[in-house]
Amino acid sequence: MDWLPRSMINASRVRTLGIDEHLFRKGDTVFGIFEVIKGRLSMVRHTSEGQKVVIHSSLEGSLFAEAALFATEYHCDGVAVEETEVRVFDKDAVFAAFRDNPELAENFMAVLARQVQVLRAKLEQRSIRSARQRLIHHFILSAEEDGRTVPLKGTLKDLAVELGLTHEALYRTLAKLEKEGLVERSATVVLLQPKLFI
Amino acid sequence: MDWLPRSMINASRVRTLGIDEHLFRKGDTVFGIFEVIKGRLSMVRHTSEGQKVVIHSSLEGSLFAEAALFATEYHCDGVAVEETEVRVFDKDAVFAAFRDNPELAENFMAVLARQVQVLRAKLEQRSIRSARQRLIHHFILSAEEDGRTVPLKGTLKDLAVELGLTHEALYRTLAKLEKEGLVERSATVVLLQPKLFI
DNA sequence: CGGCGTTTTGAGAGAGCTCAACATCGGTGG
DNA sequence: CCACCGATGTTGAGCTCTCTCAAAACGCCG
Repeated sequence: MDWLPRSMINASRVRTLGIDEHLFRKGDTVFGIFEVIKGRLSMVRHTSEGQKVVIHSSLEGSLFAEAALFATEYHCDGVAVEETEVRVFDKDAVFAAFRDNPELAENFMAVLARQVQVLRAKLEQRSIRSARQRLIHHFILSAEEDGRTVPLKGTLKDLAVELGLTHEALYRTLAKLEKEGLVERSATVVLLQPKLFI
Repeated sequence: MDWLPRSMINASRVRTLGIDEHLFRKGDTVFGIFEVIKGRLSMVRHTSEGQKVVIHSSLEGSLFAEAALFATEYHCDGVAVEETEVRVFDKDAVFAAFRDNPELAENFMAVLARQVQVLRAKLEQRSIRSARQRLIHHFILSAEEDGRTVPLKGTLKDLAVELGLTHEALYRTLAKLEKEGLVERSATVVLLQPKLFI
């Protein structure tokens, strides 16, 4: 959210939610959009019988319910899955800022466009069924400029989640690639070997 | 693209691409963004050894490379996978239009925000591994107001593709749900039965 | 009728998931 | 300093589920 002007951040407020606490409910008039600072929020719809269907589950640092800007009512529930902190941006204030400051509007567009890009890439990734191919795909796309070094941020478990694999599957696949000499590993980096690209 | 003013559409041009023909290449200066009218485009990156990695594959009717609006260079190749028709919107013209017409900018934001919403929902759906649960999830979310009727648009094969399943898996799963009395089917509609929601 | 695409069902194999045990490492407190 | 603990990392075995390949029924249209 580094693209936001100070003024907008100052005009926002932070709210803390306990587990299962609602940020908004279906049918509520849209009052704002959110940034998840800490914790996790879900968008949930309820069936007539009260069963929950999760539409979306947020990550820390992401925008939440930004599409609500262009609606009058929320059309699902926003619920905290864990203890969560959200920054609340007032809808009218956001729009006013956009009109005042076209550059801000462009920044927001850029953020959304980037999101779309990332999400589409992720979806493409998930369409690869084989753990091996999915991992290779990920490695190649997240390699640095040299095209061979992939920095490991966070734990392998986290990576497994990001890739939509169980951690066991990831460990095994990675070990196999290593044994076959397709990659080399250190604690912080994966080095892609030429063979991998053939 | 119904939110675009006539003037923008008139200012655009349509281009036809043959299979494997490039719309743009990595490093090219961004000249515009696109709407896929017919056919399919892919965003592709090449490894140092020349292997292709697909980042994204477009659907008909969708925007393509809209994130490029906020970059100076394309950072992957845009290639036609089939015989493809694209509408080309000049980058500068788009920006000029946004500045001239804040409402247009807002419309564009709304389109992007909606995209993000849809993509996130799809990603959530794909995170459900079981064909059965994925199908049920889809049914419940795409039910009409009554919460029980799901219209079937297109063939079941198409639905299978949308859900990321083979058509065989879809047929079988659907048949099973039907046999268990969880849904009823006609040619055009799936009726969700109360049992399904328990 | 004949051909094409969708729908359906069958059998088999492979891949990833689940459950389980164990190693490793870093931190914490006695 | 060591014992303990929790989380990550690792490997094993079995199972389930979906994919793949195959074949056939069905419906539609020329």
